[in-house]
Amino acid sequence: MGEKPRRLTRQQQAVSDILDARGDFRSAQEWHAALKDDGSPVGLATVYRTLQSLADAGRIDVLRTAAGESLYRACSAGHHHHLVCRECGRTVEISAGEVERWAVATATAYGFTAVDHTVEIVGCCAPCSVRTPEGAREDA
Amino acid sequence: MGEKPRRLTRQQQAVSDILDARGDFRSAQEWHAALKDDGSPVGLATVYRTLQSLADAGRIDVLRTAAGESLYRACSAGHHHHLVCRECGRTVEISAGEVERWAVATATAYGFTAVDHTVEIVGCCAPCSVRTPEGAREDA
DNA sequence: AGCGAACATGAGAATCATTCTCAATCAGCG
DNA sequence: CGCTGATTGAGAATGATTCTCATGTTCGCT
Repeated sequence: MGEKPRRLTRQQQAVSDILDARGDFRSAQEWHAALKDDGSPVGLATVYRTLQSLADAGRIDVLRTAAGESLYRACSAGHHHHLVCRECGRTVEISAGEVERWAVATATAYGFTAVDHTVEIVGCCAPCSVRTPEGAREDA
Repeated sequence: MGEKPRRLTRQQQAVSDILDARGDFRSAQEWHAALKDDGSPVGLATVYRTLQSLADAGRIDVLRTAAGESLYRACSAGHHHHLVCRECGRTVEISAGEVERWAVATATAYGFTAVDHTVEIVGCCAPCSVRTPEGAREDA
């Protein structure tokens, strides 16, 4: 589950290219549509496969929406987390060595190894906060 | 999307009860099965509805598996995070005011409001680490 | 206690993202 | 240039979750 493709095909390059060209998070389906608009149609199944390979290889970012959809985006490099606006979907990339260290330390304290973590912060970005009529939100 | 039920029914109590009785994370489908075994069958649709209501009310924990399934568990109280074993599914509840503060501070720095966050740490618990033949794992 | 109306339930259909199937096609090697 | 096995893709299959809506219950009111 997650082998890197051995052969370089037009489709794989097309996917990789469009991810690089646009920098935002999109679902597999949306990338598939974008590819078609771009004049380089790629089968949906192939888009999924390629996206998965790239994600496994750590070359792209994956994000999970509340609805259970997976969003993909070109990933410059390194490990980082995201700050996502729940209204407009805008994302800010943040690095957090601090949290990184905390995660590993905590896990280790409980005897866990091969630790991996997920940190996601969602909120309302400034523009959206203004636009939104202060919904009664109950956070922790 | 997430009104608290106004009427108290046998089904809702049954769901709430079994969640309390067993303390582990299970998918809606599994709880549905457990309920049937317990002699208090509740329709699958109702299990989903009730679980959702409880989650919205903050009375139970929700966890997302890599496969996209939602897992639910009784939640004693307060906000906390989880350390999950990727092999056996064992979970350890951890409180992390530290990370909490970091999340809010970071979000605020970018002008975000109504902040919410997700922090999950997955790894191999001690027992499983021993049992597992040291798979070549690449972490951050 | 007895009614009635509104809300809750549940069986099965509907949705929808993602994965699988498998024959046709293509990349790279000799 | 011809092979051979990896890759592709259209559509079917999967599987969790949600929706539909007729029926069953709960609760307020008298």
